[in-house]
Amino acid sequence: MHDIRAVRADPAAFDAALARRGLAPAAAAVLRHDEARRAAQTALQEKQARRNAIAKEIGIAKRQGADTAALEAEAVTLREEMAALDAAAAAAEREQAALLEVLPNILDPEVPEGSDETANVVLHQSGEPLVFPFTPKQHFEIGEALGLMDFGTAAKLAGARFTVLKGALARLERALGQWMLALHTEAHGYTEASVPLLVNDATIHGTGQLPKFAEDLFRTTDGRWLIPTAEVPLTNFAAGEILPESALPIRLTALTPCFRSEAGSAGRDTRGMLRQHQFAKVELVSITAPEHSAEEHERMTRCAERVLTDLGLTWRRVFLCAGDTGFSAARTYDLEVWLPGQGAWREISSCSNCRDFQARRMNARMKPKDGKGNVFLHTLNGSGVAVGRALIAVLETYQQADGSVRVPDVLLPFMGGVSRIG
RNA sequence: GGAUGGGUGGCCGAGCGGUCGAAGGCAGCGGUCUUGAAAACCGCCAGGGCGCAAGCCCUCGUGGGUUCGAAUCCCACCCCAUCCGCCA
Repeated sequence: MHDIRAVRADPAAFDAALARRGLAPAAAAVLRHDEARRAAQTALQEKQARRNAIAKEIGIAKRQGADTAALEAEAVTLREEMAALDAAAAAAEREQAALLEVLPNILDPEVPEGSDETANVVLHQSGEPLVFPFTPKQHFEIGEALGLMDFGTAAKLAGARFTVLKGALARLERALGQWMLALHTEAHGYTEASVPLLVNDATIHGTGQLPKFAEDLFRTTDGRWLIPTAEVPLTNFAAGEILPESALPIRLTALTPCFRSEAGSAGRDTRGMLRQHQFAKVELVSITAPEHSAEEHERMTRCAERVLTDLGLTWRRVFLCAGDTGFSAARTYDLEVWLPGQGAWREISSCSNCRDFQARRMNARMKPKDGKGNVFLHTLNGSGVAVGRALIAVLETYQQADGSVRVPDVLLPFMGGVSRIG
């Protein structure tokens, strides 16, 4: 959500920011409602002031036994006038909020220009694509050949875009999640959390999925939402709170299933388990003072990169361009992993600094150490990393000529003695 | 699902329909005192909107209603606690 005062102060800058995302100007429409709201509100407040004065006078007059009929008559008239003004102010406010809540965050000035992923900028690459002495297979070929990855059964149980893992592959998925959690809690200072996977309207609105992206989500019959990422519950820990600055930064991590409807992605990545309705992910969330979010963003991204490096994967950091940066983010780094079987770089993590955009939506503030007044917090989220896609990357990277898969060293303590699958 | 009791400022906790945005306490901030700290004492201390300012307005879970006037009365809903039922 945007600060209406910022729009008021510099409408042209606001529209220019929207233009970077390829969006039409909106400041004029927003300000039209803002002005209508303020006009109605000012008029309303004058009536309210008069109403309060009359009520006070009546109170005094009654105590003295004086006649109050004239005052009461004026108050009744006022009440009718106020009702109309109140309705006008409320309507203007609703319309302004409706416009504002579907506008994305203002981008960091450093975000590269561009309308789609072709304009993203590779900042750093770790390792080179592996050269295989054989033709590397894709993950689903490996998994199905091992008899440990079963799309047929998953389709029977639930439909397309689900996967059944068995035996050592199920264990490998679990090991990946466990190991990542251990790394972030023990080496990176994050606090592990176990959170609701079903959340209410306010919570999912707070992080920005509602109202604009409802079609990407699953909704329960009692009106709750399945989380598309643990970012939603974790970030909302701060919702409605006024945190002392001394409590910051708050660093939270959770391993959860994520549920996405994948509406609009029909036909994309239909083979294998790259794009699923349900997948496991270790999420990182940081809640910081405004002046520290930029450095926290770099730190968080390094925490995610550490996962890929320690797994021995080939990866690169990509600075998302204006058109590819998500709704709530001011600045996003994607981590892409090299998939030898597919012969492509694929997103495995996305680390975003949302600044105060989500905090405004969820009214999350902090009380500064020194100064007066409360300020909105900054929120950041990043995958640390997507477990399902990490599994894919491990399978394709560690596959052997005989169809077996070696287990990365860091996972050995979590694999119950299994060092080779197949 | 049924029954009961509750939702008031950062926290705890008062609040006969009218000078209540709200007593008191705790925490916090500033000061006096002290070599320093503690204690004691004094003062300040909710959030938001409009305004250059003075100031005005809104907010006592949310939304309606009654009233000249609602934290206080009525209705609905939400949430929390406890007990019962059911259940992993």
